[in-house]
Amino acid sequence: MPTLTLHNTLSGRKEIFTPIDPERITLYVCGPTVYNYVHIGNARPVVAFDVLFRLLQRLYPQVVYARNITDIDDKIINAARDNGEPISALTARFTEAFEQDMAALNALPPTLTPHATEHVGDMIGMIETLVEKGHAYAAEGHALFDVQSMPDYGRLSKRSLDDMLAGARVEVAPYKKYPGDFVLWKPSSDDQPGWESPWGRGRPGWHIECSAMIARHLGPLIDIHGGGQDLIFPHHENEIAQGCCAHGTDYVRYWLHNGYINIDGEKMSKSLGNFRLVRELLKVYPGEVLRFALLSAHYRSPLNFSEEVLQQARSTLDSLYYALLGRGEQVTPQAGYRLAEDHPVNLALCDDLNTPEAISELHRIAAALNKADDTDKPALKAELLAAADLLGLLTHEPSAWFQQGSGDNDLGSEDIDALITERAEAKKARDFARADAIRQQLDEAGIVLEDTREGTRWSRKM
RNA sequence: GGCGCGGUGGCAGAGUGGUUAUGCAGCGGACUGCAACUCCGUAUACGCCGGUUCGAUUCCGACCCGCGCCUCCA
Repeated sequence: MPTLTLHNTLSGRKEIFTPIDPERITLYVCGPTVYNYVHIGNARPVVAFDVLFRLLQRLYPQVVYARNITDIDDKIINAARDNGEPISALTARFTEAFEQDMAALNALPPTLTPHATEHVGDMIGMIETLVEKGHAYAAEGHALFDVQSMPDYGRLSKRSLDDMLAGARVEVAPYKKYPGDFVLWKPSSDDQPGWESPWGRGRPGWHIECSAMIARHLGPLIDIHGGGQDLIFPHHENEIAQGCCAHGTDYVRYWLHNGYINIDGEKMSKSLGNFRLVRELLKVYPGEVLRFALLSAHYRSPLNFSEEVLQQARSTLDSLYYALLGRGEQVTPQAGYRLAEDHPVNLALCDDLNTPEAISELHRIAAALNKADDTDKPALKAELLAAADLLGLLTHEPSAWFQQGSGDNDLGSEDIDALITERAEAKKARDFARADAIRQQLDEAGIVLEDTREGTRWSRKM
């Protein structure tokens, strides 16, 4: 088995991945708060860790991958109130939209999708444990985590308590013993959703759900936890505090964090308002183009998102699909082909998910396929498909890829076929002026013709 | 202020103590009735200044610039 190395935020370097139990790998990734459509920045961890999920499934017999849905949160409460709709209707709608969008990006569904509202009892139990062990306290209807009770609080984000308080945004509240303490449970007013608890009617703080759901579904200590860099502090730092202090163990072995999507060099975020919704992008670009763009940079690097990047992704995918399409000959991929363990694509991904390196290997295979004798093509085609599958790419039929429509008023394929037939007759009669006029007519309708030795085929321009 | 990340050719983006990926776009050629695809060839790089070294884009140090986090955030 090739050695898998992963960059661990805890150490700040790449480490060899050693599972807790090689028979059962546990992976958790922070999912969305469902009060809105997700933007392409939200999609980056989903796609990056989808590649990790695929890779782990290749390397180990069982992988349990959980990605939560945060369906109770103040932003949700506010959005539902603004819309005048029940919270459950809002969260159901955006949960479904999220799942549709991620499916369009060819992200596999996780093994488990726990919802926060279905685990409030687990959260209350965990908070009670923390209170019993002296790591949390009740105050004015709140339950708060006592960060001073944990000696190495700040280990993940590499900052001391003093450093944190130097920042001006710490919420100083009278009920806190210490300004850095964070909320585990907070009181709800009558018009806010709430659950009965030992601290009165209320709702959970932001961080406790992940810790509680991990403990419930994956265990007290898991292999890998992923998410965006902006979750390192406070979210993941506080998860560690909760998990370690409640269970008296380590919480996560490997912390993985993806870089940001930038717009004009600036972080894309809901608060900055410079985001691009996946849903809107999908109206213009196939999901695979978005996925390819996301995988074209290493997951920890910033990725500047632009029209140009998407056009390049489209062009590059086209060339890979051209290799599969061939030049008119029919090639059936070799049956039963399996990517070798030491295949370059496998090795690239095992090196901390080096997707750009893996993609460059796809090009190498595609070039070999283009140049190969007919006897060698089935194996190379199977190799290209298998390698791309590890990245979740090249999943369409090549002809369908080139013919996918982008608008409603496009020419139908019957009209196109009729014109192609007419052009073929014109060519046969050596009436090239007429043939070129038809090519021109179709070109203006966004249809590109290509003559192959097996006949003329067409594709739609984007 | 504290902590962290990064600056690679027109663009995107890996990587490496020497032979200097890959793609997109460009240029030249082959192929084609014309094209497209493909193939062959080709130009353009490692922020700045020092140091270590036979040799530095890579290691070390300083500097400049950009970005992020410091309790909303993927």
